[in-house]
Amino acid sequence: MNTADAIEKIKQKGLRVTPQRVAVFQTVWELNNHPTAEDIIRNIRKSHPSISVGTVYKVLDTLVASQLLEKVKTDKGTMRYDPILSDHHHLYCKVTDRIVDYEDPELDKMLEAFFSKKKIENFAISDIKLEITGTFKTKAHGKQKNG
Amino acid sequence: MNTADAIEKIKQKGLRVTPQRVAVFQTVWELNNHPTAEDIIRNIRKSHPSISVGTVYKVLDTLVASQLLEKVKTDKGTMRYDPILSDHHHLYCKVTDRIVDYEDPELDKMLEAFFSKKKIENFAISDIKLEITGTFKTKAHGKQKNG
DNA sequence: CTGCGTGCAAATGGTTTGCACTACG
DNA sequence: CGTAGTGCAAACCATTTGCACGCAG
Repeated sequence: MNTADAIEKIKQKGLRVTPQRVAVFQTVWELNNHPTAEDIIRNIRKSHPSISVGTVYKVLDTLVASQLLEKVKTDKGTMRYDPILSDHHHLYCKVTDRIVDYEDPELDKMLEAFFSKKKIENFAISDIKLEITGTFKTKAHGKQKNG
Repeated sequence: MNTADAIEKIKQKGLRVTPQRVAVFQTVWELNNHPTAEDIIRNIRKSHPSISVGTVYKVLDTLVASQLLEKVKTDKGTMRYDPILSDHHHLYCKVTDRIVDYEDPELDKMLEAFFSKKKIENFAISDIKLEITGTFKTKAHGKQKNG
């Protein structure tokens, strides 16, 4: 995502546009591996050496609250961040700890159909996310397409 | 779960049976709301006033490693613990932060059928968990049955 | 007996907070 | 200009760790 687009997206949400917000937002897009706050800080400092840890956390909270990013929870108890594209699920790799987005409209449609027929007692569903654990079959040559 | 059963389960896993392990295991069963470590410590001290924080965490790790309990991650970054019964999914209440188990063999069967037909490229699935977010419809009188 | 498990307290590490300063709008 | 955002460093808090002692097997 280029700078102009990042600015536009932030502005659309009614947020003040600051260099830090733009940088954090772009960095999460660049690091397409669901980075931790630490990953983000390390990378962002290449272009913004003086950005502070506290600011990054505050910016991340702001962007999450404005639905420009989402938090992904991990087994390790550290949060990771994900640019919001559209509804998607997550593939968790047991071996490499990689988290990969998984979009599947057909799956979503099936789930929706299932739960509109079969209600959960006393519970109103607002969202369903699949957490698919497993392992990537690494090919000899090159990286994952999904990664 | 009574003490004899708890001892038996722990023994079955080849673990040393200690009063602390038995107490932690029973406490997680009693607190059927997916307690945090803090919840567990607070409650366990009613019967074992001198158990230490470090021990509780170590025991929880041990029991998780032996598959007597499982860790449930939360948005807040704190872990919660769940006695392992069988495969189940989780209902997350947006309003009360309650986490409730959801078992549904029919759903599991449907998912299995779906993913045996439609493979995910380069990924071998070992487990699928649904994270169903929403709100409980509280009845005027009394608590949730599921709670 | 012998080593694994426990208690304690200090350390860790990710995240948060308070405050003076800066700059977006 | 005024207020929301930033930088900094200290504080926080769940969890981990190291070590001496105790108890399960």
